[in-house]
Amino acid sequence: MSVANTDVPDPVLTMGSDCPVREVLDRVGDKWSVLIVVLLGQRTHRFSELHRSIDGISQRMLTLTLRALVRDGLVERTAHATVPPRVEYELTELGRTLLVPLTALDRWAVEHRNDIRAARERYDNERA
Amino acid sequence: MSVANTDVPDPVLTMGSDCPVREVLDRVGDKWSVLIVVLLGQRTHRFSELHRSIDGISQRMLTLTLRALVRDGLVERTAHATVPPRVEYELTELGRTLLVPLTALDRWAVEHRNDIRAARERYDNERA
DNA sequence: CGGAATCCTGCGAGATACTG
DNA sequence: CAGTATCTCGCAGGATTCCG
Repeated sequence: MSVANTDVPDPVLTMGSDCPVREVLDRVGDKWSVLIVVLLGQRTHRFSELHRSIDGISQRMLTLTLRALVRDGLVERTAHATVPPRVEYELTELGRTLLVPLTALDRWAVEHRNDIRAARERYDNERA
Repeated sequence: MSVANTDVPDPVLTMGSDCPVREVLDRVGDKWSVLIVVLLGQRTHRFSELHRSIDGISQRMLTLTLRALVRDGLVERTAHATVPPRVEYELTELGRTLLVPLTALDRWAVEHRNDIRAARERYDNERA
């Protein structure tokens, strides 16, 4: 996707055919990635721990999401050659830096969730 | 979706069955919302302007995305009763506040996009 | 335990046509 | 111009089964 020329200088965000924000959101904007990053931000987890901790995720999606995070260098996977196998996931340094803007977004969410709820209710009631 | 009790105090983000970050991302993490918010952050746009500016969006998705943003109180819709009709969209105050954490995320994206690209290439090459 | 491989389905979203 | 209304299809993602 790309944004056509609006011939107005961009005050804040970098736009264009390669929009960085969208690039991040394409990676992390899915249903589970943020949740996993946040959990791993607390401590290292093993696969089954994540599976139990994240209510509603399928084994398949956990595997796929983790693999994508590892691929992007946000998460490190360590497989211990024991029996039974033990695989641990932890944030990389890069992953930890992502926690910062994610926290900013979280703060915004906490601060304004009521505004959104209110606006939504207002909207729904108006055309009820 | 919810996160089960991990009995570890959360250092940064608010988790639990109602995870605020995820709540935001569920709204704004889709393919077009951020793009629209950013464009409207620059100036007011009319429907057709957005349609032309956002390369690849269908009329339908533009309508639906705008409606969701309006519903959440992030965007205000003003329909001028002229002929031909003229509908203008602009960020609300709430919408403008969202621009801030979005900018933080953008900065992270710009700063680390190369790290991600590199990690991705490394990963792909390793198992080529 | 931590996956991989398959099968199957819903619904997200594109294309097209019509309207106030 | 700024939308609705259908119809249709792809594929994201769930359920299930098998493997090292």
